[in-house]
This record gives sequence, C-alpha cells and structure tokens, in this order.
Amino acid sequence: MDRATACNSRHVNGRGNYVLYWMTCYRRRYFNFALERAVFWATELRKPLLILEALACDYPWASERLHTSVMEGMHDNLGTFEHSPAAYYPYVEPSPGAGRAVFSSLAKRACLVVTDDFPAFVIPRWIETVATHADVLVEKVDSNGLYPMRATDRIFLTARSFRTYLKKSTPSFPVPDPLEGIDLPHMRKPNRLSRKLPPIPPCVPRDVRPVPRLKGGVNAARKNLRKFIRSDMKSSGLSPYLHFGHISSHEIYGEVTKARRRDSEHFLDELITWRELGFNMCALERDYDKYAALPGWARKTLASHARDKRPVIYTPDQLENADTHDAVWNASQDELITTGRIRNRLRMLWGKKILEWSATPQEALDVMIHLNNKYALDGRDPNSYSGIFWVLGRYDRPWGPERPIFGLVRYMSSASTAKKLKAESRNA
DNA sequence: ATCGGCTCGCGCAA
DNA sequence: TGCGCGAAGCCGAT
Repeated sequence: MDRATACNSRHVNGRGNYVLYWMTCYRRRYFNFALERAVFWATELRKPLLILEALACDYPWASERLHTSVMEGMHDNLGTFEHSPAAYYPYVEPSPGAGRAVFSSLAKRACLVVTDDFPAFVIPRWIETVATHADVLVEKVDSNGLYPMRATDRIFLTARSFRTYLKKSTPSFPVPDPLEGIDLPHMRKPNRLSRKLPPIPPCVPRDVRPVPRLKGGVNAARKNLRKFIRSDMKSSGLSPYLHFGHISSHEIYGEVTKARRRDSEHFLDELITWRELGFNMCALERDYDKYAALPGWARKTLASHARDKRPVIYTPDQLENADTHDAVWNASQDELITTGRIRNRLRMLWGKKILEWSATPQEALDVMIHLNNKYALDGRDPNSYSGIFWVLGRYDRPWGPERPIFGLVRYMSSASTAKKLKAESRNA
C-alpha cells in the first residue's frame, strides 16, 4: 500500500487494548484510506477500534470560526458512527496542552496508532512529536487525493507537466464505507472521553466569527455537492469541506463522473490536477511556505524591482481592516472577513494588490499567509499556499512587459477584474 | 471583439 | 536542437 508510511520503528503491541485512529484531517467515515487502514489492523489483531477525532485549542489562528466548522463535523460524525462497530469519540481540547495527556494515556494502551498524513501547517510536526514519544508503531496514511502524494519524489513546477504525469499514473480509491460488514470487539468507554460535545472552550479567540451560512460537516458537504452537480458546475464551494476532510475528493470525483455532464472537465482539472499539485509541493518541498521556494525567475525579477518606489504602501493592519483606496479590493477583503472565502477571480487580484502595496514581496507573502490562514475556512491547506504563491510566480510564467514592483511577474488591475466580474454576472 | 507580443520551462518530435 | 504551448493578464492595434 503506497499510502501508508511508518513514522517510527516501534512495533505493534499485540497485547494492547485497541487500535487507535487519531483523526486529525480526514474527519469522515466515508472514502477514507486512513480509517480503512485502521479497520484493517483492528480486524487483523481482533481488537476494538477507537476513533479519536481531535481538535486542539491553541494552534496558530485557532478561532471560533474554525472550531465551529470542525465541531459541526463532529456532530455529524456522532451520527455516522452510531451503531458502527467502532468506538467514536470527538475530543475538543478544553485548555492549552490538555490534549497531550489524554492522547498519551490513550496511546499507552493502544496496539498501534494510525493517523492522517497531511503535508501542511502544524500537522507534520504533531505527527513527528507523537511518533517520537509513542511506545508503539505510528502509521500515517494519505487519503488526500486520487493519486498518492508520495508516489513520486519529483516536485512539479507547472500544472502542465503534472497533468502529463498524472495521465500516466493510476488513481486509487478507498472503499466507500470501511466499516460496512465489519465485526469488531467492543470496548469500555475510556476515562476522560465523552460522546457529548462541549461548548467551544473559553481559550479559543472569538474575534473571527463563525459563518452560519456555511455549515461544516459531512451532511452539509454532501448537500453542497448534490446542489453543485444539479446547477451550473461553476463554483462548487466545496473547498472548506475538502480542507476539513468532511468529504473526500474520491467521492466528489465519483458523483461528478456519474452525472456525466459535459461541462465537468474544467472542474475535474481543478479538483485533481491543481489540488493534487499543491499536495505534491507541500509533501516534497520542506520550504513550501517560504519565499525561498519560489522559482528562480520569479525571485530574480522581484529582487531586481525590490527597490522600486511603491506609490502606496499599506500596513498589515490597514490591509486587514480593508482600509485602502481601492473599493474592489476592500470588497474582497470584507468578503474574506465575513464569509470566510473570496470568489475565485477576486482571490488572485486580492493577492496581486497586496504584493503591489507592501514594502517588500517577503512582507506581502507574510500578510497573505496571515490573512488567509486567519479568515479563510479553507486556509492552512496546500491549495491556499498554491494560490498565495501563484501571486508571486509559482506555477506561472513570466509575462511582459516588465513593470515596476512586479518585474515579469503577472500583473492584474482592479479595473479590468471588476469589468470581467460584471460581465460574468450579466451572463449568469 | 479579437489578435499578437511580452517571457520561461518543459515535453516531445526530429 | 527546435517547437509549441501553457489557470486566471495587459496593452495597443485592427
């Protein structure tokens, strides 16, 4: 299986009480290779399966908004795992650090730990810490996309070459429901765990409000998928669900293909080529979120314009508060703050202007990462980093004429973006 | 409304 | 070695 990776060289403890699935990113029952793997181990060892869906409270950019989405997903999962052969427990960390003790006491009694292999944000560090301290085997499993992200060690620099590579590879699919028809021993409720969801802990910052119109969880995800396929196939709105793992790209691919719509090609390219291109970068490039990982031509051309006079410079605070002279840009930043998303076309303009209005490209990068991770429901994801770095030249090519600040990095203007948006809404 | 040129990396044909 | 082509553009010429 090219989706499972051992994270330490410890052994499976056949005398453990259960197999522990530490669910951190694929927060779902269905189409989940990691859960499938955990079920395999539990069956093999004839042990109960304990699923711990964990939510920390002190990771960077933790907010009421993100907690709400994840906990809505937990609420759905309480339903989906009810009457299943596995023991499912949501765990919402009540205060900073509390989760460590709970996790390590659970891991002590486990035969092994299976967890989600996610290549970005804090997850790789968490897995490393746990793998170092655990007394048993820790396995991470890749259920991110149709193609295993570690099947190659080549970092792809253009979508075109990645597309050609994918055409030559074979996608692999998890079973729709890994718990169907499975018989496992039952287990007693572990201490300190409960099937009830607590309120959002007081330590979670309240400054980024939830988005009631965009409910998290597998039920809302599937509802949105059905609606998307029934309608125009233009903007799916599925990226927050993909990010939290409330739905898998395998299921989306399956449903879209089943519908046999002729206009689905663009969407599938976005879902597969572009989405998995981002996972390829994060999985294989250690510095995926650092300025230094930009392509050489982009760094070179931006450097040669580093000392260009900026007609306007806004501070990170002014940008965050949507306090610029540009109405189109302010609207996109407002949209990000209130809805947790920016529409596709505006998203790129949003970044290009941050580059134009920051003292240096490095500062622009910092601001983009901060604002996107803080407010976007689908932030902190390989795809976010693709979008942000695209602004600075990643996956793009040079475009003349050479301009101030941008050099040969593609430029965008608010006026023509606004014009295109208007034309699009007229056609709709 | 549509077209080419701006410029680089990659894959493929030769 | 050369050629065509590429997520989201812009600008000026027709």
